[in-house]
Amino acid sequence: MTDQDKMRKPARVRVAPSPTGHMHLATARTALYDYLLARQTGGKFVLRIEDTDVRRTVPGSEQELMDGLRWLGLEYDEGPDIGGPFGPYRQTERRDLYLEHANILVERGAAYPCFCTPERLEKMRAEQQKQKLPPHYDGLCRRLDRDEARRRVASGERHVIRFKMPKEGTTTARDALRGDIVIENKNIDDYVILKSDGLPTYHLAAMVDDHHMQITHVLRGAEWLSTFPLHVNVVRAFGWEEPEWVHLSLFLKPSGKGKLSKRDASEAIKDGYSVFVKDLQDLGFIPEGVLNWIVLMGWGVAEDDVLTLKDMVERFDVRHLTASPAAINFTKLDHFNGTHIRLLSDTDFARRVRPFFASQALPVKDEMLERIAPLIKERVTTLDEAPNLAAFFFRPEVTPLREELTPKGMDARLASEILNESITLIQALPQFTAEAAEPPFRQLVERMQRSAGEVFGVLRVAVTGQKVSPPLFQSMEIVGRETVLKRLRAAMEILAQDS
RNA sequence: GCCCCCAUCGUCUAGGGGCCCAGGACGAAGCCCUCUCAAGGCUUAAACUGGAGUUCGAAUCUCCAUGGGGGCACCA
Repeated sequence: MTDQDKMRKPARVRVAPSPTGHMHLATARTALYDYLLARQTGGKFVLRIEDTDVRRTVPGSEQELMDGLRWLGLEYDEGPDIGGPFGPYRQTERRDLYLEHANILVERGAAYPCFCTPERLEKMRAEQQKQKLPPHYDGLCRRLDRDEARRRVASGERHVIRFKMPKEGTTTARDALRGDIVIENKNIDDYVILKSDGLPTYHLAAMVDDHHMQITHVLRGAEWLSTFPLHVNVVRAFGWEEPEWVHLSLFLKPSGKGKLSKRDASEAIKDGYSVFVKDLQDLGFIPEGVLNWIVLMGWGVAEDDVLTLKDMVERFDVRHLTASPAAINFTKLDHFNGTHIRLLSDTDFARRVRPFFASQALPVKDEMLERIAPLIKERVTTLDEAPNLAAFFFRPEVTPLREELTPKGMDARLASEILNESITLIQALPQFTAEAAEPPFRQLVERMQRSAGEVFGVLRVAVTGQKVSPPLFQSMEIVGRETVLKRLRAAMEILAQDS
């Protein structure tokens, strides 16, 4: 961090999702960048719910948003459930404010009521398409006499409010990553800013709220770039100071072709991935991994790319964000998740995998979970893999397969002999620890003139019921002498049966 | 169709005129370690979209082309 950064004044930033479905990765990333900027400057991170499209609002999604942010560790300072000095933080609860502001614009001649019906607009657009013209509002009500318009509004006629874009000249809007964006005003439509249900559209609501909530930096997706000049015009029509605008790069589907769609979402989940935060949690990803993954999609560091939230706060710089779209790469998520799992303390790891054992109806004991933690920590990329690897620790008995006890180069007689010798050996051990058990077992391998892989392989299958497991001797120690003996004898019985 | 944005290894990226025959990470390949699987260590392959400028010098600046992406709702 440079001295200049340290002296930067506290930023007020907001993440402003719509409660219309599951919390998406892109929302998480915007929230993360917001959070980093706020923490870095000693500012505030605000959650605002943009629920002005009542029809699209999905019950429960607001809660999912809040839960998701907290799960990620992105605690917001102001929001609908915790309040704050600039509330309310749900747009439907601020409707009077928008109405008032729409009226200010109308009075200033910067906006006008429009009485056109949806049917007329649809016909108009169809006609324009046919003539290969840009589908824009034709300005019928823009030309209406103001007094007449006022009378019709007063009489209760159904209408919307449109923003009156200048027909001449250009608008220059400044994006922090792209510099000045210049567009000819005639290319911008007279957008509806207040709908006939009295609720605002994004174009009004977001501008009004960002101003009143004293937002200093607006971080949002690049899909807003095309209406950016409109927004700048709205802000200027009010005479307000503009925030710093930062349009974040879009996420592309893993192939890099096109942005993420609903169908990609269902494809991903089949492979054990998801673009939704809640799913990621259920799939066994940990917040540290997810955060590290998304923070680097749109931002880069020269080296040392394993970052904790604390590291990110220290090193983040909005001006170093990338403007180009990024294809999401789930393999990289695996990598970061595995890396951060290994960074967890045994106690922390045990606490976090617990639910995944519990959901498999395994009788987990916390004490044992913590002992096996170091053994499985480095063998999983997601928490949900842990039960597969370590269920044998908790099961009363395991069921080794005969063919796995006798892989190629091994017959039942030899396998039985190994098991039998092992039983004798284990019984003779003064202490049943990995340390004490390994040397005599190595001697056994030599005596039998087999390879360690062969001998330990048979034992592994007998003790764990698996061909792949954590290290044998440490596993046996945790399973315990009596249980190990019992399992070895059971394996011998399986071998004794005719195949 | 119109408008806007973007362009470095397969992917995410570092790079801001000479430090770059381009660095890191994921993934891939190989080797080492090794009781399985991992983890870890080492190594290798892999990119400046093209063309014109500007300049002593361009991955870096300008223009054009091409490619990719986004938008064109009383959705956000």
